[in-house]
Amino acid sequence: MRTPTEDRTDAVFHALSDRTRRDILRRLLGGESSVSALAPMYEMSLTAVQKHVNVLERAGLVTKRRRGREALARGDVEAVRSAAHLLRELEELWRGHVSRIDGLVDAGSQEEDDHAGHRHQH
Amino acid sequence: MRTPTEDRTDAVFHALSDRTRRDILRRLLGGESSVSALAPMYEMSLTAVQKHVNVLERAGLVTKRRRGREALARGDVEAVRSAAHLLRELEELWRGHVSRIDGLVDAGSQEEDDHAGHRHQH
DNA sequence: AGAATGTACAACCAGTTGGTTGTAGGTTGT
DNA sequence: ACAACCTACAACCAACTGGTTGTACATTCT
Repeated sequence: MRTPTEDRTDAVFHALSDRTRRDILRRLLGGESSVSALAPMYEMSLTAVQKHVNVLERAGLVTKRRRGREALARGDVEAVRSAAHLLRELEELWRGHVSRIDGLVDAGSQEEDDHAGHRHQH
Repeated sequence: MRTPTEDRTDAVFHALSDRTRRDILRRLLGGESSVSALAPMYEMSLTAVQKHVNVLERAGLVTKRRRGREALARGDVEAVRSAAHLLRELEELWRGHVSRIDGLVDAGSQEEDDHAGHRHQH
């Protein structure tokens, strides 16, 4: 699959893979805040915090809005929810694994070869 | 916080941020498989697939077991669940945002300062 | 008008990532 | 014994990350 959806997923999980960004996201889910108000809470330059917020924004986890000279950011819960949904889908795949084994018990092992045919995706 | 828990979380989301790894994880949640059986499904070298599996393993999303000459890997649903749980906690933070506004109305703002004391993380 | 504030962006740097090829070692089948 | 198979790991590479400093520009305050 060469889908833009997968690109978005890459970006979301990448954004979540840094603890500073997770912390920023937590605060921005708790309430709107300007980038400069956010910055003093971390042991790094304002520019670094700006970049983190941008990564979160590109992933769609945060939105920015302009008020005068300040850029107000806030977390987007829907984006977090859809990320959680992706993980739930992974969990369901595992359920499939279990029920397939059950299936083999009372349905015979004929479809086992078919299972191996899960080839590729290119 | 300098917790190893956060290190693990970094690793989990990083592992999930690559579509090839997500695909491998899907298959390994669906059923156990050797690395060499996995490799032909992707347009990259066996070594590259090996590395991806290792990343998933270090994140705890996959476990490996040895049978003769082959390394059988399988997805760990519990790890996926705990990742999903982290996202659910983020969602709740947003609920907190809403209920905090409500809370100020009927409960007073005393514990609000304590909550603000979430300073920093070093 | 001038100083202070808040943001944006370019340039740079060390470390990591995702990929490659090559070499080596243990296990299985003939 | 020997070939085939599966894994492991080192070395290398281009691209990207997370951080820095410096410069520039718009907005607000006095």
